[in-house]
Amino acid sequence: MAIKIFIADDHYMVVEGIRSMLLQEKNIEWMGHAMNAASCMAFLYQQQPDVLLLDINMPDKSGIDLCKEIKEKYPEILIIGLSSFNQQSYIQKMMQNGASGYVLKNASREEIVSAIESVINGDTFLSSEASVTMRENKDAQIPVITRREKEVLQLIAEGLINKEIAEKLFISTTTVDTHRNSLLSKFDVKNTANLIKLAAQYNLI
Amino acid sequence: MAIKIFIADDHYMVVEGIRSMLLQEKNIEWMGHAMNAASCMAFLYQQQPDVLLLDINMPDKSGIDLCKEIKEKYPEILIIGLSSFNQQSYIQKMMQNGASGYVLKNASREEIVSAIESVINGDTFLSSEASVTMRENKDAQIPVITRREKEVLQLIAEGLINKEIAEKLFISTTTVDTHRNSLLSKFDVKNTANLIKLAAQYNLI
DNA sequence: GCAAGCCTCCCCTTTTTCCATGATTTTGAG
DNA sequence: CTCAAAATCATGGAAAAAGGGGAGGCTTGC
Repeated sequence: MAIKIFIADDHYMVVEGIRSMLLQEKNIEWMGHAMNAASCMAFLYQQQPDVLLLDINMPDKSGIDLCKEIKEKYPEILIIGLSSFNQQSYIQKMMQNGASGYVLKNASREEIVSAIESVINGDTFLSSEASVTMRENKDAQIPVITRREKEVLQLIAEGLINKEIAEKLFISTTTVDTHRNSLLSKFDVKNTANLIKLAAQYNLI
Repeated sequence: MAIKIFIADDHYMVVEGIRSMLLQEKNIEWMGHAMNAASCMAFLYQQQPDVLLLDINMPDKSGIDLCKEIKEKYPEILIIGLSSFNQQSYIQKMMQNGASGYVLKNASREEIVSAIESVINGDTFLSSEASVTMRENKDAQIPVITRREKEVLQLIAEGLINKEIAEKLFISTTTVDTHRNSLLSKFDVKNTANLIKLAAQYNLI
């Protein structure tokens, strides 16, 4: 029985590229594609593929969040993350949210096919480059920050000073200071500049 | 006579997607593709396409720099920028370096064909979304910063304080302070946090 | 119940940044 | 060469952040 594939990616040429690459594979059935999160969900409501190739960057929603939602509603669908970025934070989050694989958009035909076959067999597939990234950065985890810390972080990035943040969040400046210190500590950095740089890299702001 | 097309993009599925989309166009001749800047230049040394689709992000060199080089050596080649990002800074730099068009990777088949036809006719083609971005942000230019300011900016982002930066660059701390102030002023921000956030958005760090 | 984690608040000292102003030397493009 | 921009250095004061404490109330899960 053919493996049913669906793809969600807002880049039409990527969709077309993968379709073209998989066309010659006999045991793969192309179900179609969606260009945004909403229409992807709408499709899944009607029918479910075996494997879903899911882009990290969608216009209406991040693929990372979407991955989580889909896995909650349709746990049997195997998801392979798809992105241009060999960025450890994305890969990590994607896997945490239930993805079975991750391939970069510079993948070859063979790599895509392998990825699909691997996840179907219950294995996890990571693009060779992606897995190298994972190994390299395995001790550079994204810090776990709390809701409040994230709010403070974002306001710091906006250029607000402690007093302004305090007024905006209806808390004391000393509290803001506490959150700030714990952010510095969790990110293991010495000052705000370094904090914001890392936060930007992790796509937290 | 058919229009000769060559594409430089490290994402194989994008190459394959475009190839598949252009296959049915009779007046387009597919010359092939390169996956990095070096092999692209090597190909151009042998033969020249009429239109070159050039990715912004290449493993060995930025498409923006490559665009400039190619236009200097082969001014007759028409270049169309290609990227996933609808980011005004990229588009602007690409056009400044001699590109004739810019399309996003979510472009449809029709859009690609239009882009190619437009630049062949001597016109400039911008993806509708890209041109909207250009108009929206025309007054939100990326600040022009000097070599030294950029160095200081990057060291600030690393978390270094003025004294450390001064030692690293063999200048006085007051000089670092001056550069720092001019950065704040050029970016029109109030503090370092905001500066670093913008710098990250503009891909300066 | 109770521990753990989160959010809240306060104090103190030191360090660093922010801002204004002015001036000299170096560099680079025309 | 020449002029403008860039890079260099300085003074000094106000504001903000960093770093170190300590502490109470609040959910949440075991």
